[in-house]
Amino acid sequence: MKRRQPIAPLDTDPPAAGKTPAARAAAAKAGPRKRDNVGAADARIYDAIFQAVMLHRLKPGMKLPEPQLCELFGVSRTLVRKALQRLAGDHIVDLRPNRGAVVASPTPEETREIFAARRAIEAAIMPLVIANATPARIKVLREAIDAEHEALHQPSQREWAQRAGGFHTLLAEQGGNRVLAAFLTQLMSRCSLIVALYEAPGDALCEHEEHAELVARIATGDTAGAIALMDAHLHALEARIRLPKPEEAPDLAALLGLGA
Amino acid sequence: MKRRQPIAPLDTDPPAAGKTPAARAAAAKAGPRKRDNVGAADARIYDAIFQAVMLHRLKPGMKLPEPQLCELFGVSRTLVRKALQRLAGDHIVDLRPNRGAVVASPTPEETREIFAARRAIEAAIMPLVIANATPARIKVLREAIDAEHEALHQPSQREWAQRAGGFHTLLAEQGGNRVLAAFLTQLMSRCSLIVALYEAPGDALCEHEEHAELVARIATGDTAGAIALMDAHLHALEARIRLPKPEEAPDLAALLGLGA
DNA sequence: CCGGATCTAACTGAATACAGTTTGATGTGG
DNA sequence: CCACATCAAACTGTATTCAGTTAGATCCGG
Repeated sequence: MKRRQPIAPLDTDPPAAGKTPAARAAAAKAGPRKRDNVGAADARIYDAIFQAVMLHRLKPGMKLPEPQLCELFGVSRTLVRKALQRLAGDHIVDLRPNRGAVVASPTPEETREIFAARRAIEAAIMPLVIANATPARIKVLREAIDAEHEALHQPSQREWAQRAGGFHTLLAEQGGNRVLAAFLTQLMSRCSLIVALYEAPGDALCEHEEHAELVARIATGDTAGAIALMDAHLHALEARIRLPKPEEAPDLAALLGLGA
Repeated sequence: MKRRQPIAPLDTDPPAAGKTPAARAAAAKAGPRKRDNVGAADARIYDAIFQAVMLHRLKPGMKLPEPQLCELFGVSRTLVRKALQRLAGDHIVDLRPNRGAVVASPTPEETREIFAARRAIEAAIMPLVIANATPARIKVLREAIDAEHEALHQPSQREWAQRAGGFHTLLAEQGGNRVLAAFLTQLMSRCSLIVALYEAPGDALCEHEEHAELVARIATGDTAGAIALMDAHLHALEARIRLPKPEEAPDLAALLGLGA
């Protein structure tokens, strides 16, 4: 017999899960197909997996079997597959033909490309933020930094506040370009996978001081300075990732004792 | 009775289309489910629609009814829907709940955001291209420009060669960052929709001279110059789009004769 | 002849059914 | 005791079915 260990780390939210297909059918019989019941179930599944990945509760390589997701969310495979396909489109899961979905594992090469892309996007966002800056918005940024700083002391909140990357997301919002913001969202989710994969010394998190200094430069309208600092900030973050180096990434011959 | 005018402008490629579901079933009966027969049918559908949009054969607002796509490609709605969902994820089609898929119509606001994002991405690509530049690669770029210039004289090829934006795609490839290249691909497809929507005087195309000058700056390693020129090039392209201005974008009151 | 209610074919959304594939477990020969 | 063939449960891929919605066409009153 095959093993079937359940997926714990998912937050299934609204409709109580765990119903069997039969139970689900019975419940549905109540009214003649209630439509507005829960609506976009696939979005719930997408979000639950997305958040679980951001929080490192789902780690790279973990399997996501469709039948289990069906039970957890109380829907048919149709909607589960829809969600998984969207997640695959965003490179959060990997859909291996005939072998099911797993949480994606970015390669070292992809890692470099993702960070380079992040630097490009976030640098491009800085002038937009500065152009839109108002005292009220600067205040919002400062409060976000304080909130994250605060959250560091409550261990339970810490992961979430930091890993959601609220400050960077907030900057993208203030930039006002939703296309760039969407790109950044995707890149940040992939960064979360990278951090989970190549776990760094002391867990790779953003430096608060750099965020604060960044806001200072935004407030004074120092575009070049803000871009330079953001670039350095992201380089530092990348440097904290322990990428498997060529020497650690061992060719087969050596492992087999066939080396020089 | 409802009208059902067929979708002409699609290139269905491999397996002869137009089979009825019954005919398809019969054909499949031949062997006990041949698998490697055509394989990724959804990719074929995706590509066909993608290309048709790039060539402006499918224009914004056009409906894409699932049953017709099923007949055209000889598959069930399952795969058609899969392809449409991917296209929606890339903002090439718009999935209106209960009302079917249509080719997307970017708004003026989205247009500005898309072009701003394109400038950011393509600017970020320039230093990568320069860093990777070799005489051989420069030659490839020059040949691409020549080929596009050539194609201008064959009206049949003209559209394709120009609208596919081969030169920009080639730069993205030479940059060697596949994440940025993928972002650019998406942005270029959306630009194609924009051009189709807000048709410009003389059809908005890239200036060849600017491409040639760009290669010159790449060849001499003039990073700042290349970035600046690319930025200007894309600004010029955007300027050629006739965006509906506030005065053309008519408030209802005026149209009803209730204005001042 | 025009505007609006009514009907229904065509269509979309989601579940289910069915055909294959993978993969771990079991059994067997060396 | 281990390597390998065999088997079946669990799972994935695609088609099909069923329920509900939309929207063009028809019918009717003014």
